[in-house]
Amino acid sequence: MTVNYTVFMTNGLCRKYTLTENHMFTLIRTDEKTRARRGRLQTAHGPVELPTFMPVGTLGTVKGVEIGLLRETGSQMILGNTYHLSLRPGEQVVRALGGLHKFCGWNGPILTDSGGFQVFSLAKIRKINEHGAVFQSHIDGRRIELTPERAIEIQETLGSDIAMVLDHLVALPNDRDTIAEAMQRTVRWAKRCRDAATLETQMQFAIVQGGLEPDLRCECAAALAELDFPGYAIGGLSVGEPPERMYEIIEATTPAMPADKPRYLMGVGRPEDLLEGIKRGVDLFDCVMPSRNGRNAMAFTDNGPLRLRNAKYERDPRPLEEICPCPACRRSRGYLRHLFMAREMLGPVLLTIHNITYYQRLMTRAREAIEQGRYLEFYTARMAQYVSGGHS
RNA sequence: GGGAGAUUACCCGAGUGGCCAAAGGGGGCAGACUGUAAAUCUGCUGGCGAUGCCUUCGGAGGUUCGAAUCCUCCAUCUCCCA
Repeated sequence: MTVNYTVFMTNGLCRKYTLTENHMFTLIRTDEKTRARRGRLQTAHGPVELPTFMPVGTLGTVKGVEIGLLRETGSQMILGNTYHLSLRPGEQVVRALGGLHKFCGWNGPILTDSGGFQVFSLAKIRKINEHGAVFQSHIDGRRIELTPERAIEIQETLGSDIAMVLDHLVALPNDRDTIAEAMQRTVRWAKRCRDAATLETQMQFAIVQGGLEPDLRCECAAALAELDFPGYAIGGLSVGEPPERMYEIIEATTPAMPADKPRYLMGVGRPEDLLEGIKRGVDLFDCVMPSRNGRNAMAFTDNGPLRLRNAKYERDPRPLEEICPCPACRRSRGYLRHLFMAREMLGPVLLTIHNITYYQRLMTRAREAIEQGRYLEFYTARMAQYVSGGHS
């Protein structure tokens, strides 16, 4: 089903769009001093208020967090992974159990990553060519082929709301020819993904590559824009380059991405990275950081991260944050430290919940700030406190 | 009362003449983690004015160029025989 709708731009102009009902992106407000955007994305499983952060649930679970508790963190949309779920339990098993939403108990929107990042991160056990990538399964060593068409087939079988196209990342820094080649292949693969689509309830996001080369980034964004995807991502960043370089690339890339489509910065990042991204016009983020670092005893707060295994928290009676409503913050830092020192599983669980709650509170405050036209002030105050408050 | 064996750093434990400030594990301390092969990984863990010096292997003394390692005595613990 398709619908016509109108977006009222903050500059007073109107633009009309025709998209399927589940693919609507609405710009609610655009910040005047920065490129921050307050938007809304309609998916087959409900709306997503933007900007937002998506916790990573690679295998159909955000590790350690029961889905009801995950909902209480304020998360709107979560991630799943093509490569991992196709290996185990297999996408047909997921479908037989009612699709990814029913399978994992999350009835909100789900975005699935294409496996493009695994093509990169599992480089030692895969080979890649124009046709696609061939993996040696990290589980049993058997041969797995992942092509653009196969990536979409898996994601459609899983039944996610947003499917990512298969892309080609390269390590950074890298030479320009290698980056350009991977970028061009990413565009060709994006077209193959689009052409392979059969599921109306699923929208595809294309991924902008181009390493740390601003012109290649823009070239890629423009080429993908012609293919008219419902959303666009910036990929291949936060792979070891300094944060400033990443910001520069975001800065250079977002203007080349369609303003009337959601923009997703893949795999990013720390709280300050999210604020930097929003400032430059990014709408969606995902990152393992709140969950993985939470499992590893790091708690994110407005005053910067706390390493809870540190001895200074042994007798600290304070909660991680006074104003945080999460279950971890109903206990003392000393207790949480004890859980980690004793290797109790509740420690990683509670800190994961806290960190995701923190990220979502940050996003909620960012959305409010944009709505009220004071994002720059919010950004400035937050960044200052991350730096100055790092010793609580 | 007699016999055998033990005692090593915060804990357990290897080492039986120089390559030993002493393996390994635990514990502890610190750091890392950015589209999750990660409830993981990496350092450090006697002291110091530190490419070296000082003090340490139950205690005291001895043998030796040199001792955690060999000898003597003492202390403590374990097992066996009365």
